Amino acid sequence: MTPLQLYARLYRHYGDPGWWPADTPYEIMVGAILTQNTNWSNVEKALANLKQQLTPQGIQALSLERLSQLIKPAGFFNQKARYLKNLTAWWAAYDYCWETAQKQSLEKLRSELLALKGVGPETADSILLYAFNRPVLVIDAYTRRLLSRIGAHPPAGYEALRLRLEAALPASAELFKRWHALVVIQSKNCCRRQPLCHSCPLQDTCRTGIAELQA
DNA sequence: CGCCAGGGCCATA
DNA sequence: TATGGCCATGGC
Repeated sequence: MTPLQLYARLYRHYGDPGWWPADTPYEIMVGAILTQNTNWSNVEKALANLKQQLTPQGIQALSLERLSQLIKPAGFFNQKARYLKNLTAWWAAYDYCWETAQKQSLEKLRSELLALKGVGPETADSILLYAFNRPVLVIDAYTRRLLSRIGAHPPAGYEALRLRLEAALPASAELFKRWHALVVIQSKNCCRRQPLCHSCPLQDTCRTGIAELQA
């Protein structure tokens, strides 16, 4: 059982989840901040409140106080309001232009995003993958939990796991998007703490495991 | 009523 | 490097 076979099995069972729900790259960036340790349904409420000003210019025009009021349903609103300002200020350096950002290297974009207060590894990689269509794998708590549960012994540390998994999968942004989405869907739909339940598509992998996360 | 969600920052050792 | 406290709402 390799990571690719795991992906194939999840894909066969759940299909293409069609992430990430958003109309523009900027909305994806905003959603990536708002969803930090927060249920997506709460994020949707916050996004709905922002609807009239869900553009970089619209967000920058809001006071910090007003912005935090609007995103209140997403929780951690005082922090996230500042984070959104930081991210939007960074985006301004690209003139809010997707094509301009596409001229920049993946490594440069990633280091710039990670330098922002409020953008950690998972948020940065979500933005790179879903907003900028770059082939970076998003590692979240679900991924580590799922791999541990099926006996794959994921390495400690975000980067170590990301590089190992990326090396074991075809370097495709579309596949990476589906991988992350499928891991989340699987984790939500299947038993949380038990090894695996009967209807789970990974029901037998407790025994086989993923051989050291190799391709 | 308690638990937790598609994290990240910061202080501490 | 690795914990622990903190941020906060809403659904179940």
